[in-house]
Amino acid sequence: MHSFTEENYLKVIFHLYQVQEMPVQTNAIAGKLNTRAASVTDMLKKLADKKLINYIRYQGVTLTEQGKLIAIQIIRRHRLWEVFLVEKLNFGWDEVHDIAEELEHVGYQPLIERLDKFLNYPKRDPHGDLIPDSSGEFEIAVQTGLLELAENINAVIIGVTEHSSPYLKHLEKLGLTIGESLLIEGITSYDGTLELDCSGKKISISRKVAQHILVSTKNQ
Amino acid sequence: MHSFTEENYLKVIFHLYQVQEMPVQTNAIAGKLNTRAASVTDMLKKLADKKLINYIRYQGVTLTEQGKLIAIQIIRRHRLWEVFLVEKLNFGWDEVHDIAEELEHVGYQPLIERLDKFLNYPKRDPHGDLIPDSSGEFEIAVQTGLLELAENINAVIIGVTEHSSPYLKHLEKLGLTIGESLLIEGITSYDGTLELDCSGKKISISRKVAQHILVSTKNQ
DNA sequence: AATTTTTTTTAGATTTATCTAAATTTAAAA
DNA sequence: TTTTAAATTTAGATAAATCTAAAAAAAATT
Repeated sequence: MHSFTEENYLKVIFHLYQVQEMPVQTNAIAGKLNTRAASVTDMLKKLADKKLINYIRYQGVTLTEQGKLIAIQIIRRHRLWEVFLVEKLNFGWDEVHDIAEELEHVGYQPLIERLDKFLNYPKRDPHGDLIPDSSGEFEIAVQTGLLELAENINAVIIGVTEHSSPYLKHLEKLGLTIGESLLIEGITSYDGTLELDCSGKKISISRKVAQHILVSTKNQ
Repeated sequence: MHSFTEENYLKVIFHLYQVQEMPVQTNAIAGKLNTRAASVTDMLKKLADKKLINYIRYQGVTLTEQGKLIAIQIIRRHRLWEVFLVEKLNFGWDEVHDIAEELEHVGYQPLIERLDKFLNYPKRDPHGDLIPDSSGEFEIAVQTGLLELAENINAVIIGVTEHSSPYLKHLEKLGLTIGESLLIEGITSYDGTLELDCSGKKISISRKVAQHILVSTKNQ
């Protein structure tokens, strides 16, 4: 089908586009893939030949419909495997990213469909990310960044946008895991530190930590 | 660690050595890997440099202790994933080989140990092959080829040595699956066809089919 | 608008795993 | 034991993905 490497490029382009909503730049891709801009250019030409991306020299890239579909399938696989690793094999949410990064490239459609069924069609992965369905559709997420949440409004943590192990371990130590209820009691004017009430416990977190927490003010 | 390709070479060398108990020949490896003898020679040099095989030009190869350990780990992964696919995801025993062939290369030790635990430390895979433990030890198998079984001796099917989907589907249609009891009632002198009694049902099978069935006369 | 900086691309090499075709070695047959 | 056949290896090429260094284009700054 498509090589391991091609799949990774598509996935990264998808993620970067999600964040920026602008054509994705060569350097950004190189950064994410720990490779050099020159290597990225080579691969972009190849992906463009295969009509998986829209590529104009010096103008950055976007995914074609076909490219987007492939990227979403890989994201689906990644997230389903993460659910498996946490729920069935009892890994911590900070341990599963790298393993899923490998498992996501095992490409055999029925495997993923059966895994999905086995896991009882989960809606989100252990970090709160939405799992697209088999046709590539995402549910619409009603979510807010914690930094955008107004003071004294009840909310529930539904996800994180940073998956590194140190970050996730830190959150866990603070008791800030998915499903927890919280409320911003105040924001320190000097450095913006957030004073939270998390299920009765008082916690202070820096803006850097808060930046990657997603909350919902509905469905509590 | 080791490349996908290197792992496949080691695995194939292990399997071929099991059958022949003699240094494995270049052509045999090429045949199993659908590649050319020249390519195999190239890779053998590389594996020899890494001290994973004992290689003397024109004399075939054997695995070193280190090479054997790696091969067995891959076989362990393969067989555990097969158990997962059949028992948890409800695939048929004829469907799992190729999927496991990919999953076996996801190399992260704790993943396999936890999978093993999740599956409740299975002893054999869905084809009856023994699963080595985490230190690479195989249980001693008390098994006989069906063609070596004497007439009128009760036996139980414990494995097959051929994993192709058409073969396994054929066995399934005949009702010859793992755990089934059988007895050779007679052997046709003309072409060696075996007349079996399998749990009361009378079945005739060719020597070609019988050749890949393993039975045990103990533990019934 | 001209200059500097940043970003991206090209040109040319390198590495890994493969191949074909020819040469070599070993094994089998006459 | 010579000859023939089979198996294996070498030599030289190719394709995928990467790299460095230099050139080119775009963006930012003066």
